[in-house]
Amino acid sequence: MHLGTPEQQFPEIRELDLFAEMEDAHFKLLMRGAYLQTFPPQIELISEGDPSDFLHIVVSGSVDLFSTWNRRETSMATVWPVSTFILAATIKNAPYLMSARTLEKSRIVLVPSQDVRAVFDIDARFARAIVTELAQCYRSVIKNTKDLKLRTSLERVANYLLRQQARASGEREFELLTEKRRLASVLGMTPENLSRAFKSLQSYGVCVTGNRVTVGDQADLERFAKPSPLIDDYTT
Amino acid sequence: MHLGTPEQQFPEIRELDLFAEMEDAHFKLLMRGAYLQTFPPQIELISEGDPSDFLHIVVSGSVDLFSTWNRRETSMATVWPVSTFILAATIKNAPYLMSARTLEKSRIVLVPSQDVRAVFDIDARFARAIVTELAQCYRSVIKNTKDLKLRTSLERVANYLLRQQARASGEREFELLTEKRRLASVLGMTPENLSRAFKSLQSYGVCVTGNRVTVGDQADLERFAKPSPLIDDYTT
DNA sequence: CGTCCTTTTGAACATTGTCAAACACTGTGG
DNA sequence: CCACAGTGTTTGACAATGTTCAAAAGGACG
Repeated sequence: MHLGTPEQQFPEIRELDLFAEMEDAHFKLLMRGAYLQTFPPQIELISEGDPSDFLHIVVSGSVDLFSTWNRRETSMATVWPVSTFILAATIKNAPYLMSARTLEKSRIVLVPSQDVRAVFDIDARFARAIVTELAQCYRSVIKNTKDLKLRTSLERVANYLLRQQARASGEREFELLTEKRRLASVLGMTPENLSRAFKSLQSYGVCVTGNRVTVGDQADLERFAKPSPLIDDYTT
Repeated sequence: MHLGTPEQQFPEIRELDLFAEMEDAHFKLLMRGAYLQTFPPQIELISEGDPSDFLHIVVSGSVDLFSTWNRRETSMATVWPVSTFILAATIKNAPYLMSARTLEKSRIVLVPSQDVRAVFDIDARFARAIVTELAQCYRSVIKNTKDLKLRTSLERVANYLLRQQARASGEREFELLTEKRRLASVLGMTPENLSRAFKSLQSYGVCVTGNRVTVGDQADLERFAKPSPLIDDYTT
């Protein structure tokens, strides 16, 4: 079915922070039961509530993590290559709290959860890496909660644009890489409200047409958005 | 200043999930640099943005974790004995994302962060425990985010009451152990709105007078609240 | 060109927040 | 014991924010 092990096909997995420092033998052990699969867009990879059988690693494409309750749905996060998701459920051997679906054609490595737990116990460096990764995830969610609870939707949009701009090396002009409907959900608002928010931000020099965003006066936008490293910096 | 080491005074620390399985020598190492302090109510123990010098363990009393931005403030969580807080910042050696203040007179053990990191690297069981704890924290925050994004404030209040009722062994009548003003903040709403929410829930048989809550018809309340283990169960 | 889907727009509506005032509770000091 | 201050809670009127619904406009694609 597949040519060689995932590690042979995707050396970048080995380079992932999570695996970079671990011993070769242990990495091989992890990859022995792992397999790589290619999925078309809009495929639901996992459903919340399911038992966590595999740690997932996005090698290419992108994945939407979302949750539902009472006929409502919300996007929780987007996973880009190369990174993992549902690590916490794997560690705790508990049901997934979020569902995941491919946003585009994506290649994903699946590592049996029990292998992850087993290698964790025998490889201190892997253990260290897992803790660092988990702490990172935890802090990201905390920042997201602060964003949601302390800011209005307009402020969230403004700060989102500044973060995206930073990601685009600070360029005045850049692209939204997320469908607006989904972006609205990520930011905790409706598509209609997001559309109006973009329009409101015109008074701070922001221009959004299609996926193109232009930040006319960054200082002006920042005066309104008041970005904070303790909310908006996703690197620490 | 203090009689004996913290572990002698508070054997329950040793019993904490985080420390229970680790080797004696390593536990002693951790406690060597640790110290126990008693704080009066309303003392700010740490401020967001500060470097994370100590892992904190609440031995008695309770602690409010909160965040501020642009003159606004929100309560993120409450820490009850015996548990730790700001573990993620300690692990990552990164600035605190939340501030902490005592809600009442509280005794707190402070363990130097570098000791936690050092012992992590030499004690696999401690490492395992830290990962489990972190994964637990992560999942709790995810559940909280789902609560915030998928439910209205009235639904959040209803589910909060059901969780508190479960905590009180399912009794029809129980006490709120949180000041309403702070509870409102935890639930992401204003005190006024919380007050009105309690009134609205009367139509589902809920009666709140002072700190006393009576759930007249649990099934009825559940029909409205639609509690879900993937949001409301804080044990998995 | 037509179809499907997303985005935008407008108007009505619902929810939530703000502000000011009244009320209730607690503890203090006369 | 009471008066009183201080704090937290509740209430009502109002404003701001966000959602819903319907419809129009724009894009992507066969």
